Amino acid sequence: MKEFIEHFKRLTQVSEKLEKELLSRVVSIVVDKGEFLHKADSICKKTYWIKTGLLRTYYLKGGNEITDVFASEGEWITSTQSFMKNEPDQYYLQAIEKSKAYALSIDDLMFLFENFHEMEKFGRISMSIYYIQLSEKLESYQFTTAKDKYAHFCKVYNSILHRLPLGMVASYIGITQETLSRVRKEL
Amino acid sequence: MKEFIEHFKRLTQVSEKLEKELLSRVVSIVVDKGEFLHKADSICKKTYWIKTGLLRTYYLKGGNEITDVFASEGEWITSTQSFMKNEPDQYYLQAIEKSKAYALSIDDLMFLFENFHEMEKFGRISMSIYYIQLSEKLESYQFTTAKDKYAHFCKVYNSILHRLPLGMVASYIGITQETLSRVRKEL
DNA sequence: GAAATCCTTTGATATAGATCAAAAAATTAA
DNA sequence: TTAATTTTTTGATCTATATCAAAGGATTTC
Repeated sequence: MKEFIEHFKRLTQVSEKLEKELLSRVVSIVVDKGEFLHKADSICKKTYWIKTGLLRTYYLKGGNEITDVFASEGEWITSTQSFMKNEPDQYYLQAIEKSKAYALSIDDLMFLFENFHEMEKFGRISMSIYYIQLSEKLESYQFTTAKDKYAHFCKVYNSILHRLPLGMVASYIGITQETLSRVRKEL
Repeated sequence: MKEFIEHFKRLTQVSEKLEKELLSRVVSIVVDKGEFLHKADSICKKTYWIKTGLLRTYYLKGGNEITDVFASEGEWITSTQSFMKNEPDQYYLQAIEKSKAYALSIDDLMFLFENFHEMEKFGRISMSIYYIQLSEKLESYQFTTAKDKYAHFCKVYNSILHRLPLGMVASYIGITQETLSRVRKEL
């Protein structure tokens, strides 16, 4: 619980009242490897803060799984489009490893945003950081080789690289597994 | 000025006090076609809300201009990375057409975030929308043909398509001008 | 600990789109 | 309006990476 509150404090002040409200609304969950926290065509009502483990979101294209997001210890993950728009989407949220997390519902999150300016600040700054990260990923895509894309990926995901199957990494950076296998051999 | 405040009201409440603060901090500017509001290797201190006209951001890669963002009437544009991190970046912010805009400095923006919960809410929701749009763009990239990328672009930028030079569109969607020219011929 | 399943590598071939070069069209400037 | 500049199109060629197919490793499961 402590690291959870600490993680908010890195971006904003956390009053005792907010801390109490946060802790009372959050629910501990456990998922086994391969299990799902959300599936396509349904509405994702929760966002998860990972205590231990590793998860990803992906969608299907032409029968292949395209990984969209990886998240590990200390990070948030949800099926973003569904969670934010309150609509079904085409994403799956799956545990890559057995994981423990805190779940927070969209309703509780909205309550906290409405009632705590500090929480709203946390939300704004978090979204800004995610936006910048995504635009850096996009930039690493445009007019670059498979090797460059992989190099950028390694820089960003260095700490969890060895825990990710090659096929998931390949689809995340937009190349085939075969190509990634050959790129790796060269390095 | 009215549309400017209206645009905030679409995402949040705007108290009279916030409205007054906003209007007193904002500065009207005009840029001619081709002129710059920010250049690489400098810090971008302002964000712009466009009254009329059309602007873009781009960066250089191998001597080519890669367009990153287009924005027109009623939209915000800035050199995002520099503005948010308060650091120099590699982007240019340029007018595609003669444009009129309101400029808001990062310091004023931060003042408004700190002092108005409603403004913080506006920031959070705006960033969420930008994030989702960017992830949709990225999705339209992964394992798709030049034709599919262009089709997605046309859907999103339908209203300003005819005002954008082909070369800028091509670099935005990550293909060469020659390829885009051939794709267009087919449609 | 053997069988089954899943993940990664290797090889051969095909292809979408890049690159290079130059002509044609459209804008802008004088 | 003509000249100059910029943008777009067209053609020929090349290449990185996809695709298809199959073998080799590694994990999981019972």
